[in-house]
Amino acid sequence: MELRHLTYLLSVVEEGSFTRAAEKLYVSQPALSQQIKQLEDELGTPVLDRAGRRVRLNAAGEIFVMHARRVFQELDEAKIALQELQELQRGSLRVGIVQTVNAYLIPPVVARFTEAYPLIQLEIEELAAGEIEQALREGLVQLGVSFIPPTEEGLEYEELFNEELVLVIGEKHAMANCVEIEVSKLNGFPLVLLPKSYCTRRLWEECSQKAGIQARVVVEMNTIGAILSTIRQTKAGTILPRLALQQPYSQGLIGVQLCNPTPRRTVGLLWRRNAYRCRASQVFSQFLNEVILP
Amino acid sequence: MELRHLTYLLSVVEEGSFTRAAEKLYVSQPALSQQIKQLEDELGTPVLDRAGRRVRLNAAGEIFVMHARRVFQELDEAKIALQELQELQRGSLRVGIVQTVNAYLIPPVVARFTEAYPLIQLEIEELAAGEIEQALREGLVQLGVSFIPPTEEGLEYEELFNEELVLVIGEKHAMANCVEIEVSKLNGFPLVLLPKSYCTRRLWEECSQKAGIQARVVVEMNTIGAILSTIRQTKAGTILPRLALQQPYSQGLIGVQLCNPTPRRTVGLLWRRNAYRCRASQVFSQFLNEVILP
DNA sequence: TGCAAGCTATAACTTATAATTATAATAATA
DNA sequence: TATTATTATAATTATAAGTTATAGCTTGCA
Repeated sequence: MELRHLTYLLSVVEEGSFTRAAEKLYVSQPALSQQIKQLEDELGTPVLDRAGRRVRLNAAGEIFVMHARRVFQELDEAKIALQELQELQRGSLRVGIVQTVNAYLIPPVVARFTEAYPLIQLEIEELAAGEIEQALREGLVQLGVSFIPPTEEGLEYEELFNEELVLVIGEKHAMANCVEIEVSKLNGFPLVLLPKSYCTRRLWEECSQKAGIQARVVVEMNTIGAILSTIRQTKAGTILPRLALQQPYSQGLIGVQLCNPTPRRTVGLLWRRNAYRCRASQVFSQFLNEVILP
Repeated sequence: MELRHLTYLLSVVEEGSFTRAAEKLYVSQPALSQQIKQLEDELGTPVLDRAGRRVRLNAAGEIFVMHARRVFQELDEAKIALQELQELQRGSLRVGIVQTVNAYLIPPVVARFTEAYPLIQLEIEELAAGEIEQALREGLVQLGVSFIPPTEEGLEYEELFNEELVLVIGEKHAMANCVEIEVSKLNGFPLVLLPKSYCTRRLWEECSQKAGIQARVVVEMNTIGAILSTIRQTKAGTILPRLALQQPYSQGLIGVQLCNPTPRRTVGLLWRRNAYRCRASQVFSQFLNEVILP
């Protein structure tokens, strides 16, 4: 049985005639007769009474047609639902984002998105870069905002922006007036840093190694807010992307540019290779780009 | 879109692989790929994420598959309903029956039928012969029990039995001892008869005309019970099929055979030509035959 | 009652399309 | 990096839907 059989039957019922139904369906009358016969053979019972001038449903036909109509109703509903999904009237989007970006770039994007598409279930997960890549591969998130290039295989990405890491210290710190400072000068400097599982931390490690120094890590903390609060109350500093200073917690703190080398990182969008990028994720990406490049 | 597309999609989803789904469907893998592609083209969106080793539904796919499953559920229900109809577990049967037959032959048939198939909605309508033929043509009843051959066109029939009309009189009537009586002897005989719209009455009119006599119709009554009660209390007689005397009302009455000519009538089953004779009507016919020919 | 018109079914044939085979392209695994 | 597993594509074959011609019934009208 195929939908064609149901379509044809409904048309015959509606027209009360094979000939007229065939005209409406733009097929020949014998084609229609054959298909109806096939249907009746498969159902094991006639569904139409061919009473000369008028063709009408018999008892079995009445029952079958009722269900056939529901079949098409169901398919119509499916098409409407897909349409709505296309128009972002439903569906969900899960995005994995690294802490530093999440803290100061994502709120305005989320605000715009939820206002524009209130019916989309948006889920933002703050994850470490490695967790994001893992979540993408497992399909736990559809989109990642993390550092590029990714370390794992099977992911595609697109650059969002490139930023430098700066030394963050209290504005009354002895070094607060420096325009820039060489990394090599930070040997033994007390730092409050993110754990080594964080990309930002690893970038710093790489950078300090290049400069041939060893900073003194007084404490590791895993949230930026906590680190900044600590810096504000001690002589220690921290290494963070400059944009972290846009946070509300950053009052009373300043960033000093590092050089020789200047640690930099590139943030981008990530997704699983070959995964269908749903409209919701496309729109989210677009909003993010608009916030970055005003 | 055809049901084939839905079947294939559901199979791919279930197996999580084109290759395995194709094996289960007994088609080649490329055939499957092509059909899924057709479906996606028609829906205007991909429904599957081909992520290398594993194939899975995307958001649009989840929605569509839900509806596709309901489509097959609907068709399953349709098949079950038709099955039940075939097995007389549901459905209805409307039968039009002439008074004389209804009065003494139908009750046992109805009893057997309703006991055997309690879920069938059986409707017995007592109608005049002409009304039965009309109701058959209009599809108001599926089966008729009436006199054959029918007067209207477009009806088919099958003989049930042939019976003679007799003169019914009280057992203490002067003529009660006659074995038979010639119609010509009934000139001026007082009779209580059915109205002229009834076939039995018309048969008698034809018969008396042939014999060249004119009976005296003292009163017309349209129910057999009333006629018999009247006969029991008067010197009048009536003309009815012999089987009418099997009724409970017939105590104290006897039937005298008529001859020259002997009025006879044939009772049969009637249905609309080319109409599908549903199982319920076939079973009803069978029961009726069994009651007549024990 | 017979004839003409209208409608559906059947048969033979044609066309469209689904399925197959062969093979390329791609991703996962060793 | 080679190999295996998996899906996509291209060309061909097979199937089945469609078409044309026509027969067989009904029905309506002369």
